[in-house]
Amino acid sequence: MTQPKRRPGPKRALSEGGVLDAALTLMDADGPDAASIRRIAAALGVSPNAVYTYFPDKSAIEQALVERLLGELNRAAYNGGEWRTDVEALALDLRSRLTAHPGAVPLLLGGAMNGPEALLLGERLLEVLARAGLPAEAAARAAYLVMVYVLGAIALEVADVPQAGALAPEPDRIAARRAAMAHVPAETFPRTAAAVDVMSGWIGTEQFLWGLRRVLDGLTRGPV
Amino acid sequence: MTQPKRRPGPKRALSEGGVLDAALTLMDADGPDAASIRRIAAALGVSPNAVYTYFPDKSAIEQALVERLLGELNRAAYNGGEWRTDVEALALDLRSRLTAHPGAVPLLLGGAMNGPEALLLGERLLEVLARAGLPAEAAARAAYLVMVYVLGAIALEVADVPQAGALAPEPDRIAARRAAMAHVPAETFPRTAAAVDVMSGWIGTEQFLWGLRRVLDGLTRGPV
DNA sequence: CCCCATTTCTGTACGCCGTGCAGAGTTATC
DNA sequence: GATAACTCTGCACGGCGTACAGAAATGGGG
Repeated sequence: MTQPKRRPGPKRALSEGGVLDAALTLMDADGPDAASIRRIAAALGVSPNAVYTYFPDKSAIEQALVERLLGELNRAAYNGGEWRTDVEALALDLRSRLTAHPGAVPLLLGGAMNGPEALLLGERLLEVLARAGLPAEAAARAAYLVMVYVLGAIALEVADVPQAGALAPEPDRIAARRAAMAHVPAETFPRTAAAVDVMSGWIGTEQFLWGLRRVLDGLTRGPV
Repeated sequence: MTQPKRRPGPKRALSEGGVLDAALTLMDADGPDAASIRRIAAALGVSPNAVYTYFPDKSAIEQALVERLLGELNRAAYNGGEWRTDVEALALDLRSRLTAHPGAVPLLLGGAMNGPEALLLGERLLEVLARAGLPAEAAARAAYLVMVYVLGAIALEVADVPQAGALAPEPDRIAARRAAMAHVPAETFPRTAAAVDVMSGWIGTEQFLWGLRRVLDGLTRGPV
């Protein structure tokens, strides 16, 4: 029950968590670039440099933000049943948390996957995959592969959000995608044009799960 | 043999391609942020706004840069043999071109995958996968899946380059990764710590290919 | 109880960034 | 040769991250 270890100086007007809250809110509302230090400070009613009391620089804010999102994911329960359904649940959970905050995705892929929560996520994934009966080396490689797929799918899914914060509802996004693809010239891209109808499921939960299941199939049914 | 259609006005001191060359050079030397309009102009010996004669804004430069890289990939020959080796060759080619210019990877994932060269790449991938004997719908989904894997793997691989331009040689990167992972506490992350040795192959060509083959296995050997 | 070291926040300033705008110089066409 | 089109320059604006110096607030040691 250690006290917060008060040291001299005036009471803090902000908190690390409050800064992250403000950053996330701004990002969700006006895109990733809206989470600037100056705007965060303005939203909190302090001068820009007050933020530097809580984080040494902007990259520390980004790192902490990613860690918070991954931490929430890691704290969420997963049932511990069949390993495939556990992997799917974990992947779907990560996906829904990241698509809820599209601005955070570039941070994840930009190298912020090194904190303790990222390690813990990998550990959890390893635990689940261990139950698939894979040899140790294959399990480690498999965890990385699953991570690559999940993050790649989310990144591509989030990539073509105009620049606003939150993603549109899934049916709207599918319709927009289909409309965008409707104009591909069939003479130069015959196969792509022919696939437009099929692609209605792209960038949707269904395609995400389909791909994940193919990956898991490849892990268990492939040679060696 | 249509002339370049000279219109009134002084001779152009630059060219679109020259701007892209300068941007790529700067990016490779000093990281993605070095490719600023002002620095590009300085490298070319013109005033910053001269660049706006050739591209309407910075995002157009980024888009054109991605299109150039994908165009070179699309112009490269692939043998047209067994479909698996063709997919692998295409993936390895894309990977080597992107790791040669790590700064371009965030642009790709940031939504610049909509140009004609990106479409053509998808078309080529569809053509190769058609030879795998997949039904049309599965082939379309599979092309997207392969793209997700390849881009995700490259993104994660490039993510932890400090911030310099070019990637270090592969053995150095593997050693650095291993050194970084050597300090994970075994009591909190037992499986991760135990996997450190195995992970020497991560972020390497071998792991990239291993993952790709598992994906291809999942496409052909999975149920339905 | 009071001083002082410590911490928090403010204000100013610097060097970047992308880019809008006005203008000067160059060139092909009539 | 006049004119219209085009290229490039210079200046300016607002925004960014953040270094630096200083004022106000606070708790602990004498």
